[in-house]
Amino acid sequence: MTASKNPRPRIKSRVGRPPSNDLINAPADQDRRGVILDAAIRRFAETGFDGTSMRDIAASTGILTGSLYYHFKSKEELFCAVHEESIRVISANVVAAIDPGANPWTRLEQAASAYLQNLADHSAFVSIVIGETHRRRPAPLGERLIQHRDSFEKHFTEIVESLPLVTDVDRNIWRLALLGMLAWTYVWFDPNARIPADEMGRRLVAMLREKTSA
Amino acid sequence: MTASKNPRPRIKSRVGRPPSNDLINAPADQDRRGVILDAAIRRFAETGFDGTSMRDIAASTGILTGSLYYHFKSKEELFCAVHEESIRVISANVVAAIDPGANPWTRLEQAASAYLQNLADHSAFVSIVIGETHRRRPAPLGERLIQHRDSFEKHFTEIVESLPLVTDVDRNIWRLALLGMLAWTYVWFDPNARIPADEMGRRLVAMLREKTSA
Amino acid sequence: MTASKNPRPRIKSRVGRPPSNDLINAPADQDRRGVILDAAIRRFAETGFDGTSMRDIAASTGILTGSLYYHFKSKEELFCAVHEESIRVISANVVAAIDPGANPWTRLEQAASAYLQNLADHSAFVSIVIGETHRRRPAPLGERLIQHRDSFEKHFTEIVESLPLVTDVDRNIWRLALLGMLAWTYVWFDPNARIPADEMGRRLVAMLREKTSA
Amino acid sequence: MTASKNPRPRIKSRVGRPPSNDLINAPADQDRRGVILDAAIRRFAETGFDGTSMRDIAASTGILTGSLYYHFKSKEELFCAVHEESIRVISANVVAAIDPGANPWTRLEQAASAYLQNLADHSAFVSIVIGETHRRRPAPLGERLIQHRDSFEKHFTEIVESLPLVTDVDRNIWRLALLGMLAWTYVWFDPNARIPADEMGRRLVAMLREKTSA
DNA sequence: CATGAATGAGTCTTCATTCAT
DNA sequence: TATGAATGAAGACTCATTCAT
Repeated sequence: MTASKNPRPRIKSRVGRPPSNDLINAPADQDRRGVILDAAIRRFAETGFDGTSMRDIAASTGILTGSLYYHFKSKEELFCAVHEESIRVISANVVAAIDPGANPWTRLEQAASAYLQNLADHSAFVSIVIGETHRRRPAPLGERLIQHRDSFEKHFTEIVESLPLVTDVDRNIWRLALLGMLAWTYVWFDPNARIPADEMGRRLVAMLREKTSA
Repeated sequence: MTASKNPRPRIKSRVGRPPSNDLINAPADQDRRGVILDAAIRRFAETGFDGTSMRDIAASTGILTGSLYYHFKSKEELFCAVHEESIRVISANVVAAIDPGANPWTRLEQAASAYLQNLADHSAFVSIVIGETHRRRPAPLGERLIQHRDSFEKHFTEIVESLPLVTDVDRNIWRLALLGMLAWTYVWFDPNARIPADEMGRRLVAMLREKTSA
Repeated sequence: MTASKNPRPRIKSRVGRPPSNDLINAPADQDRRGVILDAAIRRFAETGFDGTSMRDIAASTGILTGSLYYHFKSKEELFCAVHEESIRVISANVVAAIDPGANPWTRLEQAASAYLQNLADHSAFVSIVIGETHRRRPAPLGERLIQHRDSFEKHFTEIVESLPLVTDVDRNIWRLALLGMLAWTYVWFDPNARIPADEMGRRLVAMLREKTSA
Repeated sequence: MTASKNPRPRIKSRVGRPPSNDLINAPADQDRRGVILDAAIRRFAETGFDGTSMRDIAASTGILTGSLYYHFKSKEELFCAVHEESIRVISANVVAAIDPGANPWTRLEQAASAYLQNLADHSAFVSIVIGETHRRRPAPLGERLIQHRDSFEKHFTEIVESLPLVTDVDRNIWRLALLGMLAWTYVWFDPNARIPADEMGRRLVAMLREKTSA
């Protein structure tokens, strides 16, 4: 049976905020770190790392530029937190969509569908992750971004390992082919158009599963 | 039978000068524009659009910064030319690799292999094209980049149209799936490692053609 | 006979707190001020007044930056205390080395030797004093630093006054010449090399006492 | 015979300016590099390296801050040029004051007098050199400053080598003692007061030459 | 007394671009 | 056409200091 209409709740960002009893702290000010992170995610998603200035980010929070540095010691550090948070949200959504009891193909469809669903629900997170994948950042930052990505791809790796594939298929290449198909949807897929994200996810998985040649 | 060992010559950049009416432009002009374009391609590929300054480019040509503006009226204009040239070279390599007389599957394998071969031979061009695909640039520039990309994808579109696919396959999605797989190789494929570019191209095409599920 | 091997104990910093009426200030106050002063001495000595930030100082004590301002109302005030303490320690070492019963030339040798010995034992204090001597600080701070220095030079003034010098020597100039020789050792003298501090002190005094010309 | 009243012309800074035919170039604008260097010397002398901002320097020239960087690639580079120029002027004045035909003691008096005369004529240069001698700057800059100083002290080294001193005197220490006396005059000597620079120079040399003890 | 957070002016530096010569 | 110089806004980041809690 193929995955049903994504019945599980989708994860939203909590940008590292402690539970915060909203009853008492009405103005919801508090927690400037979270406010900054939120703003930074939006700005980085729109204009990228290089195209976004600390001033931009500060301006869209009301905080002064200098104050950002109390919470994040550099622009790179801030971006790294943004990237990690993006990966965290996307990963959580993917994981939440997987029914651990289902068979591997179903689980893969669920994962792929959830991946695409992020485009609709949290395109900022996807922008940040995909947008920076292709620009090699120098060492200290660059390596941390790669670690984040690995922690995400791991979920797919595990499923692909347990897939019943024909014996001469290289599972690494197979997985990377799928991830490429999925990542590229960022360039062309509109989840609000004719085909919804979950169906598109199943279709893409099906392409690698079945014979498409007549 | 799969495609043979890519026997056709690969295209190198002629740095996209317009046909150049040499009668009028006799004086030592010839090269300047080309020299700048060459340097710009290298720098933009290494450090991206935002990470590259006009000074960087000027410095690696011996030309003074101010002089750049005689040949290109802005940094965006220069980048646009660089992007167009990159697309032109990659397209030409793909086209040159296709045997027009071969059957569609073979032609597709030839195109995919040639695409990947660019990673080995002209990674700068690929860096520029892929690296900027995910960053939405504002209107005047952004739209021109999309046009360039379309002019490249066209070659794949034509082949995919003539492919004998099972009837319920959406050829648009099928093509975009393939292009995604290919584009993503930029992130993981090392053409100098175990598997050469042409074989990898055939393998990726095969994944979409055959049944991989056991 | 020249001064013997500096037998008197050398003074260490008690980080210049006022006598501290412990009856009133009972609570764990005792150390804080001293801890800050210690850290500040080290940092100012290493990186100078301008090169040291209040944050640097706070960081090397575990105290938070804001808390420094309870103990010292400004950076200048803190530096002033550091400078005063440095002068106090150096002065105390010089005074302790002088045998009040000895003749003036011996006393001068003892003082000079002790001065140089500070380079070996407490180079931080010397760094602070010498390093700031040549930078004219604006009025309120600047004048206090000069007062500190005067309180130190006084010890030499007294000895020089009682020296049996040839009648046409200007004792002021003579003293300043000696102090210049001594101060400048900060630039070139290594107390851990061939010649120890006490011998170097005697040699420098001897140069002004005897005829060095053949 | 001791040195006469410093008959040789004193060197002024030409801050690296090419001869510049002042007849044609009336507004004497031209040569912004020289203008910047002049202003920088003044500011650095007054407030030191750390206490002077590039804005300060730009403001006192009418040039915009950014423009400074066309002529000097960093603040350190600018300071280094300032320091080198200061050493150059002082050295030239010292050299110009020395009569190569005179005997060593006379030559030393001439050199010392000229050294002190700089305090009256070009105290900015002296401020820069002396003021930075006591602050250890990190490697790239620091080492260059030391080289500059060495190139100055060399003039004294040569004279001291040829001095007829009693045999057991260490000429290195002797020279450093003299240089210390001279450098320290920056702290106390007022060349416009009772004793003029040339006489003070001879007196200080005399102190190391003759027996001052009764 | 101590803290965490914020402030806002200030730091050096880089940039795309322009323009007289 | 090419150049050298200048521009001025913008970049990331630091700092001494303050203040409510």
